[in-house]
Amino acid sequence: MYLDYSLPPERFAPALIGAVLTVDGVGGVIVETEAYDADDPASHSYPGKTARNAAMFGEVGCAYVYRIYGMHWCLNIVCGDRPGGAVLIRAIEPLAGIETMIERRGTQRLELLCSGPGKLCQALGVTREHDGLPLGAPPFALTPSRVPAKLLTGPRIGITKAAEVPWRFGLAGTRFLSRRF
DNA sequence: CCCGAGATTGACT
DNA sequence: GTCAATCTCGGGA
Repeated sequence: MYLDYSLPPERFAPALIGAVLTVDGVGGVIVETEAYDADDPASHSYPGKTARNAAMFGEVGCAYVYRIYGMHWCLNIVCGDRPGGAVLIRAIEPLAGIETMIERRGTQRLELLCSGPGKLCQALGVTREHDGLPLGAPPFALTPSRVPAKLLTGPRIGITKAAEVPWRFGLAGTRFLSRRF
């Protein structure tokens, strides 16, 4: 099994569940993702290319990192067979560098370290500096899962446009989701 | 447990 | 000026 970055976001997002993502050796298993694509009113790429979303129109397999609500970062992986697609990483099960995550997050509770797009960026140390960098090279590492994951699907969270589209994906049975499905 | 409000900044109308 | 792919804390049931 390998990760095919040319898959459209709604197919790449579920394929990412179970993969192991680290930044400078800090990270864990991806347990929740959301898909956004070029024809999607909820996507940052929908209005066209701008300075902020330029990475979404660049190479697949690279990061798109943006600031949200003035204080948090969100990490996406650019993918698809045409420009403008990406998958938002929403939650991770901590595995490596847990002591570092505890320091950065200010809590010892494992289920609060990476259970949300803003939280996991804080825990893994993801910022604007990572925007546009390939996931396959340091400081990133992304390893596909060996076995197919048991998946949950549901509507995406926190958006106002196309809110009913079921493009949120999660790992069944984990306690590390941002919210229950 | 559930809900509401405040924090804080930059991109876009 | 408005508003956003969020998080945290405090209060009430």
